[in-house]
Amino acid sequence: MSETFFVTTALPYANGPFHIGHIMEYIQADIWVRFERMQGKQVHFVGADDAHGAPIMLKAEAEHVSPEALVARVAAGRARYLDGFHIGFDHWHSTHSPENTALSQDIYRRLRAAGLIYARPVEQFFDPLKGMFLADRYIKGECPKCHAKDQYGDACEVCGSVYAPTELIEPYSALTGARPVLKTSDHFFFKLSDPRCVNFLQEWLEAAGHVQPQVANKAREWLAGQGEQALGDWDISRDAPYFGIPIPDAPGKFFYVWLDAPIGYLAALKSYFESGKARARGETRTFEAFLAAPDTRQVHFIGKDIIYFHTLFWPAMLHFAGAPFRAPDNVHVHGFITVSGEKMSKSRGTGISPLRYLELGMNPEWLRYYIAAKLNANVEDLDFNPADFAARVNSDLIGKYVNIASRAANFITRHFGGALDYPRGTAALTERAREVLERVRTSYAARDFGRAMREIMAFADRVNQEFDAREPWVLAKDPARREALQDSCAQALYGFKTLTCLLAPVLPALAERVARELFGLERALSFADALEPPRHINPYQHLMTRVDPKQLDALLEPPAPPPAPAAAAKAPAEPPAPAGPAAGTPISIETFKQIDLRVARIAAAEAVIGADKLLKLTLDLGGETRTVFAGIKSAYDPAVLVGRLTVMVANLAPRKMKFGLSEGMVLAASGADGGPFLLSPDAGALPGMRIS
RNA sequence: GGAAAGGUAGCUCAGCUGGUUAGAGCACGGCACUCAUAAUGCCGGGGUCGAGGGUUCGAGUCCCUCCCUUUCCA
Repeated sequence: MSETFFVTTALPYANGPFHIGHIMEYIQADIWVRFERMQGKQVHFVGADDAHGAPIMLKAEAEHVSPEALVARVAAGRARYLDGFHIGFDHWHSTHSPENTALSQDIYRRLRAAGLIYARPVEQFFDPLKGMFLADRYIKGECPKCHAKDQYGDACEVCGSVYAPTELIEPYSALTGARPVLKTSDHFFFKLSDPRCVNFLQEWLEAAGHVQPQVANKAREWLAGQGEQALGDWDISRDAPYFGIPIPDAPGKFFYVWLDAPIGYLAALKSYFESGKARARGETRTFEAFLAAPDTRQVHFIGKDIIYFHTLFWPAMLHFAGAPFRAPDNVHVHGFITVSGEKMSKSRGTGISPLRYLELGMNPEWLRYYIAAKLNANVEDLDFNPADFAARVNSDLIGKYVNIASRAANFITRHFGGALDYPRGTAALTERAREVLERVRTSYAARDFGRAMREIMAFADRVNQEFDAREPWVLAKDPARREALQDSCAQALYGFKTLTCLLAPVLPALAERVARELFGLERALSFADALEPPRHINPYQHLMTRVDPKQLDALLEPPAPPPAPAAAAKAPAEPPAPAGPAAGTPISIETFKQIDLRVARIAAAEAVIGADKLLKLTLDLGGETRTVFAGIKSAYDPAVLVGRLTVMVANLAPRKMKFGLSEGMVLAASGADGGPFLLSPDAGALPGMRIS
């Protein structure tokens, strides 16, 4: 009867920070999780970094760090985003973990015992210099169709034709430039084409509620494929060197990252249980018992790009691995987010940076609301349109919703000391609130958040209309009509309380403030509160400001080119004449060592109001944060600095300035020919590293 | 090439199994009000519902063809 949910979002690849697409998915899932909790459901919401695979291994190598260190660095940055957008994962884990190793190997052994794993030799390109097999994307060459140069091994970006890497003319390794040689190696396969799998998946897709109808259609199409399109078995192994999980009884073989990535959902859940956090939430069962329980609902939120993995391999793997594993109860697919109609692209620099959004001081709940307003239950893309964003947020949240409290509360505080009364009774009001609540709940449950927001705003319109019709500002001037004044304001505030409950999954921080500051409730709101007329309010405090067009402009400015590599590449080849005076008095190495120079990442930068030359920098020293005022405003736009690495004097005595305490200094060159020019370490340096 | 989703007012989107003059919000114009540092209410202009055929008493809604956009084809 009482369902318990286990909810995940797709695991982000741990080779870089979150982009707006991740954040959209997390906001979607988080809203749904909060909604279920508000109606009393127990929900365990976990996420993890997808840490394995060749791209991470190679990136780490290029940066001269271990893959573990690379992944740890990326993971360390996650919390800022998640906290910043009020995304309330109960636990965040990693696929590079003992739990995931154990679970992946266990599931593999079970599938092997079920007769669904086999090995067969695969001939593949091999980089003789690097000593590793090359995935298609690491092989380049001339397109066999249109003869465009430097095309990837799977498809031509010029003519769009698809081919095998072996068809490329003059192939070369994208890693070393070497000519790859064909080499054979045994690979392990998951037998997806087995009739047991196909039959099971057809049933699973058929059952109501597992996936959206469009997704089921797509998956069925794959399942039913014939000839060229026939369902193939899945190559789940990779040869060393590979950053991944070793395959049992197969030295030198590792699981393909896509095998252990979804198992990471379970690993995160297991770690959550074993850390005691689940128990702290009132979940007393073991991980295995919980997973196998019939009242557990396993729900995955994913993007449409990974339907294949989540509607075919993943349910089949789980089902045939057997108890406690079970195919997911629901895989919910969303579309992509575009920005002003443009597809997001990291390489072209389009899209908006979530971190920048936060650093500009933009309200995370604006974005949560905007995304909620534009999401429905279908697999449709969603467009972030700046003008629409500002209009939507300003008129809905501020003009309609917040304004109700603002216009009604002052009368109550001024004339009635905060006391609310309902001389006309509350039955009709409560009945009306109940109707809206039911409609909104239905929409939330169906994940049609856009519909929910429209229903909520229609209710806000009604509250404003009624308030207007009773003209409390006129009533306030007539002492004989105090009762009518109190009634009209109380009604509006009751409506505001209902609205706050309905919006709480989307605007958790604001709802919490309203509950505590305005209504004096020292607990989280539930939907029952939506039907409970308030009896007293505290003086109204400012709740939300309008979107600042300047912030929006700054958010949409094209990001600065990556500073460190560009600077390195442009370094003049010939030694330039010294730009400054001759070197000064010699000092000893001991004297130099007294200066603690560190690599610092500029986490935030802003102009200092009232100072012509200064920028206020927030520097990340790999765990420690410093505030430094730097005289570089003439040469740098603060927005451009955010994220780049530089060098700071970490042990400079703090100095109190007019604008605050400066805890160090950043290093920059300047001379007769210009400046200042901020220093940058080469790629690979990490915040906090000592410079000597 | 095959397939999916979409193409409804300037913008963002609703329109369930076909049924009266096609809706909302924003933007725009007018009026009212002034409690709301964070406004609202009322009225209004604006759409050949991608194009063309067809089914039907009746189609944005069903069928066919075509055009455009996006995506998927491991």
